[in-house]
Amino acid sequence: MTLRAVKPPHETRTRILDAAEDLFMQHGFEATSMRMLTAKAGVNLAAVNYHFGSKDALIEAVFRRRLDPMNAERLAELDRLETEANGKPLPPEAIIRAFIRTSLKMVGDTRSGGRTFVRLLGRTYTEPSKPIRALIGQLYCQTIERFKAAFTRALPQLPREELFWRMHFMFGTLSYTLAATDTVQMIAGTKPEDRHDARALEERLVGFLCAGLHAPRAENTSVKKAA
Amino acid sequence: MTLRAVKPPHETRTRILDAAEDLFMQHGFEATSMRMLTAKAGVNLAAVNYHFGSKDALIEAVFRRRLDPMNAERLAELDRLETEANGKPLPPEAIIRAFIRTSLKMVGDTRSGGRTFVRLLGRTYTEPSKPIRALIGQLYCQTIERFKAAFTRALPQLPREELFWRMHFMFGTLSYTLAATDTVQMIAGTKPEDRHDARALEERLVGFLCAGLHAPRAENTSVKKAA
DNA sequence: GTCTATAGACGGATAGAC
DNA sequence: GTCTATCCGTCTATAGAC
Repeated sequence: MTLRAVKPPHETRTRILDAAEDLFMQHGFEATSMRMLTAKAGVNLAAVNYHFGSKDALIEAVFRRRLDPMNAERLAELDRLETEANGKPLPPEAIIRAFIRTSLKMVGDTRSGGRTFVRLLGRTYTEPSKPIRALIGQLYCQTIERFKAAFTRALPQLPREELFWRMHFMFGTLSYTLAATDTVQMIAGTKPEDRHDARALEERLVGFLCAGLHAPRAENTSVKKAA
Repeated sequence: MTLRAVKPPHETRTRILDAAEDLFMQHGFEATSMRMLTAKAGVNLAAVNYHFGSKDALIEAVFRRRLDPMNAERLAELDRLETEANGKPLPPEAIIRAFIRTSLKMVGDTRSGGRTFVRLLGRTYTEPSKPIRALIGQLYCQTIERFKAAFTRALPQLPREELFWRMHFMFGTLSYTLAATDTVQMIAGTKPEDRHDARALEERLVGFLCAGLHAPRAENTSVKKAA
């Protein structure tokens, strides 16, 4: 599949990255062998090691190719909003949208594999492999810090600890929504085209996340009775 | 580790299940070999095949051992609440608590491995392997249907489609919260003991989820301008 | 029920011709 | 930069002694 009649020269790296993205998403990292991968890409078995050095290095390249631009876009959007706001804190909803829109735009991108990647990404947040989680953490930490700062200024009355938990919940909702495939159908029996409608999904998500972020605080968070 | 001086007879199965739970959580299914597993359990390499038949059958046994009682407890709690309510719809918050409390109780159970299992479970919702996702879906579908029905009666004014999406978001938040380990620290820098405090976590989660479930509906969910 | 030994397939990586 | 051939390790599963 996705085999071309004549392989475009100098695009071997790209072909490998595309095949890897797809197979990693379908089967996971461990279960995807170099033989599967190079066969799908239509390149030689030795090509991965020649171009990337190792399977692990290939995994890193797969994530960097998409994540670096995605995070750059998110940060640029946040900068733009803050410049516009002229020093005033941003509305939380705008911050949420700045973060999730980049992911959701890719959900609709079935052509160049963005949709595939974003599903892969969603599930990789909870990868068992420590090095892979570490890689993801490293690729994200700058962006997370900027959004943490933006939320902190937007919601100064919310205790920082509670805010961080709510950010955690929001990432969870997003990543699960991106990753889940069967479960959506299991719960919702939703028409497939609905899942691909980035615009509708954004409104559903923003509604849910904004409400969660603004949830009233319980008086006694940790203890219900007793001192 | 977890080696006993004298192996209790007839507990080989249990020892294997415990070791499997732990290693599957740490490394994933593919990356956990029978050799690792039997070494950790302190049993012979051939014991897994003798007692369970195959690695896949062992995976299924690991989930069944915990999930079947967990779901039974959830359904019993829902039954209890509905009997008490005497035909009236339940408050959504009570339904949410009935579902998540079973998971959260196990977060605090570091002794008998409940905490380990629940982390494994959280990440397995987005497993790449199709058979494993299918297994999880099968083990859950009854319970999901019952909770769907309870929510539908509790929120008759909410369009079913929107309700299903919000249930999906809620499962995502829960499963991610159970699964995530590093990310929590990355975002929150939270003290570890906080994560283990099931009571505090329940209040945080319930606040977030209830608010999300009750989010106001946007007038135009799918289209913002134009017809 | 438990063990050793091994079959038989497949994994990532590389050497060296072209 | 691409290919074939191959090394060598690990995998699951099983046969057969105890």
